[in-house]
Amino acid sequence: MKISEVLIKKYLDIKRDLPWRNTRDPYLIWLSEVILQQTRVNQGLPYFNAFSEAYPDVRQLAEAEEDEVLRLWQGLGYYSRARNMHATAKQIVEKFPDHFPVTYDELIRLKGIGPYTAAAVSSFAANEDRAVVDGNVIRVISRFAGITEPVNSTPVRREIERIAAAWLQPGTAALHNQALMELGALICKPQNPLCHECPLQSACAAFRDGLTDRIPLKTKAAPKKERYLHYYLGAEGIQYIRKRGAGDIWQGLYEFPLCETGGPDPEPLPSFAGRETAPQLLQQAKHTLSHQLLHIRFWQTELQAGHLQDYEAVADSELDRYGFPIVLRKFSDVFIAGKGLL
DNA sequence: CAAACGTGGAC
DNA sequence: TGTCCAAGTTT
Repeated sequence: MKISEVLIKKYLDIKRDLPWRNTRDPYLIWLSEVILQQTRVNQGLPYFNAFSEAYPDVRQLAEAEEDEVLRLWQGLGYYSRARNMHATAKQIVEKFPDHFPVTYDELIRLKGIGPYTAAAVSSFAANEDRAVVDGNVIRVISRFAGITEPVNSTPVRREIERIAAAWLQPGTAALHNQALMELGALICKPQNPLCHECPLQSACAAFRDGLTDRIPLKTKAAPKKERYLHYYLGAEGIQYIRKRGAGDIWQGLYEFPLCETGGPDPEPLPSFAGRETAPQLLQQAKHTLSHQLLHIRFWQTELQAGHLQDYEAVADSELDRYGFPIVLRKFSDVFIAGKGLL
């Protein structure tokens, strides 16, 4: 039996019943793939349901306001996915008036669609012979082939793509790709893989050599850079709430006026300089992003903080953690929508 | 090509 | 509690 046959047989046995598997509508498949980029099924599922209900087809998504799309996306993270998805919906309606693009070559040109998503949509929706290579596939293949070098290098990456393409039997891509990824998600897991349930066990190099906990190897990330952000809260600061620009973290999100320093000591903001006594430290928090450790300090710019109560009233889990919003994100429809107080 | 992008679950 | 990491893409 070929590898692909073994994978598909196991898949039919263990597959989860997921809404985007009960359709061949390329729009819904694309929607699910964008939502699931770097996102677990359990986290993305409610968002898929919300989007497929709010926008049943690509035209309705294209006709929506971007603010409305972003509001539905609140809490999912990687917000550029939502902006790209919306822009791409508009582009598809314009350039493909009577059919959703389903070929790899058409899809790869669109915003927010890279090699993985183009292969996924073209294979799932049209059974095009494209082998998907995502985190699951990298893990399964690197273990199976016993690749002990770091997988995040171009040569190793190409080798994995070569093996993935070799495993694919023509005409089976839709099923085969799902099967391979489902194996990675449910059995060949990152930690504690269930090798005793794996149909590839007898031929797996990592299992044979006891290396499943060391493969795939990834070169470790750079140490986090420390940054100090001082936010000035208070009734007066509300009128200075601004949207963050490009080229740094939290792009497009909203925040209170701040200054960034090289260390724990704050500096007065020009807007407030000389206008009050020394700001009072309200609270400190730490926030980690990919390669940054943010030290965040909240300062009160004046004594009466009545307006802060208004913010707390619409607070979400981030307020629960830090006491104050760092950036105004999912708790604030008014700010995401760019209306209300702005 | 390295770095940036978000959040929540697992250990 | 801290680290890893999850159906990647963009710059």
